[in-house]
Amino acid sequence: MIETKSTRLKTSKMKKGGDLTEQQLADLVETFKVLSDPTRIKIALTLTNNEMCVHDIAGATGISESAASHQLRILRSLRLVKHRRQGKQIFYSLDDHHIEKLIQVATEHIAER
Amino acid sequence: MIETKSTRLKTSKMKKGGDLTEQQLADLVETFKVLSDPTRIKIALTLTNNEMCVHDIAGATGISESAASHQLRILRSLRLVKHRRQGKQIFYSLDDHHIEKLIQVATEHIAER
DNA sequence: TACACATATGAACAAGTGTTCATATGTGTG
DNA sequence: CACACATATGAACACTTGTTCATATGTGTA
Repeated sequence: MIETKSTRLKTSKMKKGGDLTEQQLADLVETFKVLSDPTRIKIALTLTNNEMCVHDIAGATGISESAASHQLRILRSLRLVKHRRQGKQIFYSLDDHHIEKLIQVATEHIAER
Repeated sequence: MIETKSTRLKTSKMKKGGDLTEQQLADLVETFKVLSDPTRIKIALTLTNNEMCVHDIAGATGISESAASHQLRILRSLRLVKHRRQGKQIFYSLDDHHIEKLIQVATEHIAER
């Protein structure tokens, strides 16, 4: 279904969907998608100012270690968390201050409803 | 599978998943989930500093009017957009500056990769 | 090397999501 | 009222996603 040029809005005010490339849009979506899961938000909050191993992350967030590992893999692939090996354990911590900022702004948002 | 108290982390540094209520967590998830869809981000960007009717929103974002209406319903239910009737048309605009802020921070984030 | 601990991975399943198509509701005009 | 325009809604479908369970990989120690 092809839409012809609208006559309802002055062309001077026309603004294409944000002038983003498809790649930028996909990256934005991916970023928000990572945070749109309760387990991953819990992990992110848990890791705020903390460096923790998988076992403790699982315990603190109330999920299995397997589930934690799967989610940490996702967070790692998007560079939201970094890891450091110390002996048998692997310690995770936040790798991006934007994450805390995003959660903070969103928290402000939900508080104003 | 019940996890016993961990001995791997000093209890003084223990921090439960962010000290949020389940409701707050659910609201946070809902907020990010709304933005984790390319169509809705396009709509949000399109509506930044613009007030537009459904037909033009559909045109600017490249989706059908039905799809736009469905998504606007979602954005409306979460108070992200507000609407104003003028004759036969309904004009939508952003209802929350936090949305622009969230997109801005996320954009900064993806730029730093 | 053999073993236990710590984490990672793969397959499979249930639950959720966004679109399309058809239809309904609401609004102004003749 | 009848009609066209603008938007909304419901059902159905394909697609994605997060968990669990079982198994594999990696690491330190005896």
